[in-house]
Amino acid sequence: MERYSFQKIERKWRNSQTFTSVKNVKAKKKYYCLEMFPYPSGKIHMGHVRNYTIGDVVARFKFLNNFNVLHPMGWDAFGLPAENASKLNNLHPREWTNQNIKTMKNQLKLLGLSIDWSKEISTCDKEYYKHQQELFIDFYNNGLVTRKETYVNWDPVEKTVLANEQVINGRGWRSNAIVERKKLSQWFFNITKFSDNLLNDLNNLKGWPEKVKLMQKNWIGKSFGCEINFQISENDEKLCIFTTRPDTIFGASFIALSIDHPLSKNFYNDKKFLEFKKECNKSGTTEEALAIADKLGFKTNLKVKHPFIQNKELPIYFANFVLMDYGSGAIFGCPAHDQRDFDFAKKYNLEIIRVVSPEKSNSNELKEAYTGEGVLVNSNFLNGLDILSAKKKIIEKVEKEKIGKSKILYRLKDWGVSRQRYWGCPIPMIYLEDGSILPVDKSELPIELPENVDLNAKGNPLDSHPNWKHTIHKSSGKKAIRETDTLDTFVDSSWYFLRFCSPSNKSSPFLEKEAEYWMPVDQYIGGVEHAILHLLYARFFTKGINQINKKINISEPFENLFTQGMVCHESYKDKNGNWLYPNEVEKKDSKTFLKKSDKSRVIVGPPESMSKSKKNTIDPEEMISQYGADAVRLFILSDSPPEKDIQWSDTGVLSANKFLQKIWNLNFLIKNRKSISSDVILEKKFNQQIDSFINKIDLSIKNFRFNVSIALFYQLYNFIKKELEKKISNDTLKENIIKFMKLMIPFTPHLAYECLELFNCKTSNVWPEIKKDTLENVKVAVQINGKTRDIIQIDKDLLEEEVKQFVLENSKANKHLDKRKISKIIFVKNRIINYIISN
RNA sequence: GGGCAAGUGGCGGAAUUGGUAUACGCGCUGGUCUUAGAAACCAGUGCCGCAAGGCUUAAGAGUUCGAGUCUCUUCUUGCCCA
Repeated sequence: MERYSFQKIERKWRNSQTFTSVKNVKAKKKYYCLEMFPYPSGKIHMGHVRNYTIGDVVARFKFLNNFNVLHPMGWDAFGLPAENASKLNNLHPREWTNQNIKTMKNQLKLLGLSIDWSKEISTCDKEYYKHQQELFIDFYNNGLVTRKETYVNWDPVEKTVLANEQVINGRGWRSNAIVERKKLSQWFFNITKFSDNLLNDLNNLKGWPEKVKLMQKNWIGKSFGCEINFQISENDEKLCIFTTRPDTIFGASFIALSIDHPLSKNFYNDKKFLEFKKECNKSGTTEEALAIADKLGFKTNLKVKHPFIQNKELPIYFANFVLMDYGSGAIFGCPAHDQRDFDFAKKYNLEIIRVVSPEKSNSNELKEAYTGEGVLVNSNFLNGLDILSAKKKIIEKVEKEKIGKSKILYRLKDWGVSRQRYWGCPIPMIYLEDGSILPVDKSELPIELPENVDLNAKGNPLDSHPNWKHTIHKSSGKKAIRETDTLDTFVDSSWYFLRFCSPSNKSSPFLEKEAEYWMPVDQYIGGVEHAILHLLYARFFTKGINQINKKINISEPFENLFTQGMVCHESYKDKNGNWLYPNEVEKKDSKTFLKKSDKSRVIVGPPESMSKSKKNTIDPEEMISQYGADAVRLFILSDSPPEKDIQWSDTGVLSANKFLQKIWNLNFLIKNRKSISSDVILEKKFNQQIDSFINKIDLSIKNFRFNVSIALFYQLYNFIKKELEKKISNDTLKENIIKFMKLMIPFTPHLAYECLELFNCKTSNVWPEIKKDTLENVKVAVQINGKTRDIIQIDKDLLEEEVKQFVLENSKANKHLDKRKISKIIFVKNRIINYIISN
């Protein structure tokens, strides 16, 4: 026997053919296994380890089950961090990115993933973004891209647009400057053209978690409502408002307009209005920011006539909580039944009229808006109706009187993709002097990023570049200016799964034949943090591509989706409140931790998602060199079900390492075991047990219950170890440990293949046969009045009478039956026998 | 504020989907070996009890021969949206 030397074994197998899934046997059924590709931030973290290990188990399992597997990897390589790092280190973003890719690729290789690296792609490669520009132009020509003005979060110090998540408490995350709302012309993908389609097709995604589908549904936010035209009292004009609660029309006490509503133009010479508008622009553009912000209003001298109450007029306000890009930018306020309207009415002393009353009616003054179910009151012809019927009736009435119509509205907005950054895909559009805006000629693609650029200059780097933007319109020869914004990096990841089908094809984004064969992705695996945007954009792109005459024959890109949990660790702080890395800390006993350098007490925080800021990170490479890739893989899958958060534990990975040593030893024990005369019956039972294990492990993998698979490995090991002492022949043992090692390939491929080689196994890439459970013995619970009194081991499939006889003769449960009258027996074959007795 | 999950030993978690609750691992306790520690191996480990036995899946009710699993109420935690 020799010591299990993972360094030697893992090095040996790392570069073997077995570790890339290069297969082109198209006779087999295809399987496309894809994990969300990483952003090359520097080094891989435990989250990557978990994500890619899960994917590798799936890919290897399918490969062993005779599928033609596509399991590629690439890099989501554009993005702001590269620019920031570049400023810090005076290193070009490309250099920084390529260095990171190199490092991370080597780290991923250490893990022993079955990735086909010949299909590697990188989104910052011009061979990739060239095709993205082509897709952009195709989308533009098919009406899926538009240019329009919109409000953005503007950082006045950085002179740049900020994403919503870059605005923290109303300030820029880097500059700390107060963020302003600014109107800019931006490029948009018309994702809202597919609102209904994106919503309805969720129903077809049977392999997606319900949670994710629900999040997407809420994000799309389809709501049924109604437009009503109000007559302005002071002139002949009509004012169109949108509401989802037309049933509360009799509770209306004011009209609120967005500050960007067309009517606002009438107030542009009113100093107080302009001041008010300026004030409103100070808060961010998120819905949350608007919800938190104090309700502000500007009262106009205008009123509207209530359509159903004679002589009643409602004052018109401008208000900061009404959004121009939702509905018509105008609402009627019903304070009694909407919290924002309620707050507003309190502040400006407006009427609060209750029109919906819960069943238990109370006439107390409202302390907050009532938004629950109820019956209409104070509402003329709507009185007595429930909310749904009232909605129906009022919409009918409005339509009949031709003062409005029912309308469906979506929360989903078009996808703004313009970014004032350098490190992104240039938008292939040009501006002519006559004001026309045109896509560049496809023959000019790719529009490449300039290499020499000053990233320290304020504002948009491509715009401030001395000559990059100046160009000539190819077909007319006219002077033109390039678009200097680059694309949101979410665009890069919205079609990369298609590129993987034919990653080196130069003529088009993907070859239709290849895409038709490989798509959809059979299993997509990634973090739940991408549940909304990335997945929605990728779905949109798939639908968009179908409209630009590229055949992929699918309407949804990802057949099955799995979202894995995060990797967590305790955090440590020294007595001065400084965060400490786990390797700066030593354990004194189960409750006390000390700082290694000065032996002072360390404050231990609860397990949280690993993050650099809290220094509660564990370096995967260090763990691999200490315990081996197989042990790291085994541990990261063993402690929790993959969809839940997992807590990293050093003792956990150590015990995985020890287990692998035991497996190694077991292989040698069997290989070197003295021959023995065998007992036919024992051997049969042994084989049946192994088959039962194979069954369970196979099922647990199919169900993504990898923690259970590993628990079964431990049980299987314990079982075989005990059986070694019994009269079982070496051939039988060898045959079965080969099956065992095959089962472990998806989890610990290096060790498994090494052991299979040890036994000269020629069929190491064939999954063990799944047999119907052949166990001849079952354990059955004997219950009295539903209480388990004994567990008996009996032959399988015994009938009720036989089990009764057995219990009578052998079971200790008998004493509970003594002298009592059995009124009923409930018998479930191979499970329980339950005696119902009365006194 | 709304929606959705989830609550099982000291800890991570298992339970064939209504039929043996606590598999497997960690930790802990005792033992063998060792100068000692580590490692390895053996035994034990939900709670109460010397034992027979009783109790136990956040709390309470309900359905059922039988509930961790289904229904209702309450509490707690997490996530998403506001």
